[in-house]
Amino acid sequence: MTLRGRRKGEAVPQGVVVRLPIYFRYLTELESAGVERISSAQLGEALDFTAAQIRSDLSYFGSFGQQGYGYNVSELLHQVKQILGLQRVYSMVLVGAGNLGKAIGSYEGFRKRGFDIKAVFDIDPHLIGNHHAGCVIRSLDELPKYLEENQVDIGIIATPKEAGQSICDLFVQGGVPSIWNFSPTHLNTPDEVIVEDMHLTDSLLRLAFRMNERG
Amino acid sequence: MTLRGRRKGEAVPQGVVVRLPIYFRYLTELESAGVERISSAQLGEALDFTAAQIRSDLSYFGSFGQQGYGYNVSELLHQVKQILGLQRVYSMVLVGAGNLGKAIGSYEGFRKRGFDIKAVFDIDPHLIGNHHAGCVIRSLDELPKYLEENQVDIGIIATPKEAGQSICDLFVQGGVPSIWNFSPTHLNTPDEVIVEDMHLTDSLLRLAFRMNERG
DNA sequence: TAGATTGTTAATCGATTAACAATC
DNA sequence: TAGATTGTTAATCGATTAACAATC
Repeated sequence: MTLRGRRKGEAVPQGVVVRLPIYFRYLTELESAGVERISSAQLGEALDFTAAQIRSDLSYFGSFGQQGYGYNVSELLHQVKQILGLQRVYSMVLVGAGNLGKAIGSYEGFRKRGFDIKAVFDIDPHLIGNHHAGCVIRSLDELPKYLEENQVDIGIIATPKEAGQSICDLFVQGGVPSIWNFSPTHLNTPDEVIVEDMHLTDSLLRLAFRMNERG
Repeated sequence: MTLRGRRKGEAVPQGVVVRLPIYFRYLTELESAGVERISSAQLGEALDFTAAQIRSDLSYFGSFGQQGYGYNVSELLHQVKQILGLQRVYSMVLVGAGNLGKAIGSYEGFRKRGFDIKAVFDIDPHLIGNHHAGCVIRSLDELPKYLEENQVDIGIIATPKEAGQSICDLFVQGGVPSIWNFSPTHLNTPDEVIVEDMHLTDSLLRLAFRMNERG
């Protein structure tokens, strides 16, 4: 057992962070399908990574395999869940109940994995009072008070870009440690706040670029 | 003028592809705000990159700045648009008219930038015939015929994971060169097909991991 | 046991950065 | 002109891969 990244206090490389959820997703599929064991070579084949990369990624966190055998799917899935922090539940607050906010709020997959939307806020008076994702939509004015009274792990921003930074500031002032940002703007935050961007248009532009790069 | 990547036929590094849309987005904001010039140092400051990285990224495609001055915002924005391929229009087809499909279809930003949803398909008989994103929702059965008769640049998959690969196969068989995949599964495609994944849950899991990495 | 496959090392590959001549 | 800032090079840094001893 080495725990490279952890023991040495080194940051886990960005590439590893990107691949861990991919491993999690595929291992979940394998377990559902009743597959018991898998080798790094098979995992790599299925997910278009090299076997060495997968073994190297996993070895940042421990030794989960067995020579001559490979990995037990359930055991490895359990470990990856622990690594990702899925043994606990996360409370989330959603700001923005437009089309995208509605889609995020109504996706059952998040709740299933322990990510719970506890409250929904919007600035539009026509939406306030409506029910959504099992929550009443509240006025944005109430957000600061809500953050004072409730512990929130993740703030979700699903607003137009104009509102992104100001909602972000409200979250930061309210002590929310992490922000999941769907608003198409770069957020300025203190270093200790974790921001994960989900920029749909950026993704589409990468696709366009890659189409032109070849053709 | 050097055109490093292009002239040498080298692939543009992944990091550059990720940053180009970020530059585009911020330059668009600057232009709207009436800003005329900007230096690589200022761009870096605003977007949390080093100035050297920004100059290095741009130099893959040409020399767009001026010593002692920096970059003209409008001129650089124009160049970045060209680089990304935004001088043309892209025709898209959307499969999946659930909550996420609806959000994608009703986002005006895509159309504004030349990404046009031409048709929407779903497998649910209750949805077929409804109007959405200015299109009638058609039966999935009609997709192959549609792809025979219409030139489609980008296929969007906004279905549950179970349907992802089969919709992908229909797109590939229909000659669609690029796929924008929101279904939470890894797609197997021939090498020449470009796939851009938009996995919401993966993004949320990265956020969870990073929260645990510190705390 | 023989075969298979891990975890890890060292080598390779690629991306980022610091520095600076060129020059507006 | 003097000051500022580019584009590019060389140095550094980090991530990936190939190879293999360890061992189930």
